[in-house]
Amino acid sequence: MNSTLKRFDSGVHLKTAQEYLPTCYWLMKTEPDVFSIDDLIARKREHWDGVRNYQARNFMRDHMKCGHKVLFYHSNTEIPAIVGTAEIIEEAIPDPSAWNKKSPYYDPKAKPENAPWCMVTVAKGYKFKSPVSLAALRQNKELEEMLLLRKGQRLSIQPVSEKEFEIVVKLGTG
DNA sequence: GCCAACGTTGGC
DNA sequence: GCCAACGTTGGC
Repeated sequence: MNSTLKRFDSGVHLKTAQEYLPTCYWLMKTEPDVFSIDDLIARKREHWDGVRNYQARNFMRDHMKCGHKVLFYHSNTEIPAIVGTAEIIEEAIPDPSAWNKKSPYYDPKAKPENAPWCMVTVAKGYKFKSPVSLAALRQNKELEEMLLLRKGQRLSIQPVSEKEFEIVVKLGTG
């Protein structure tokens, strides 16, 4: 268990990321300047490469299965928001960008015969009619416990509960 | 194993 | 651009 997550357990019981498991629902962060929901829709499918955080990697490697649903989040942008959904269509395989010296995600310790990082394949991009902004998420009483909304939470891949997933979809499509 | 220094994430 | 809150690295 990642001890840093325990720090969020102040007062009210808040679930740690691990305690959400097993889940069929996820939230995946991406910077829209790098890869957006429109890019996913245009390309149909995409390898989710470049993840370089162990906990996020472990979620992909050990828990993401075909058919799992994804909330697609735009970070580091003018209005951070969940902008749509997607689906996992291929489970984790080695991430070759790790040993590609020209890749921004190059990891000098990685070799093809010892691949430390992995990637899943995401497809079925669907764009919400109205993006659900971070501010809107924070205002929703039913989403109080979402990992995304916790102070200091930076995980780029997070488990989401079924209820949270459905509430967000309703907000985005409603 | 401790912890200071450093690099990164990501909201604002 | 600022900076809080992380995660990682590496000396000791």
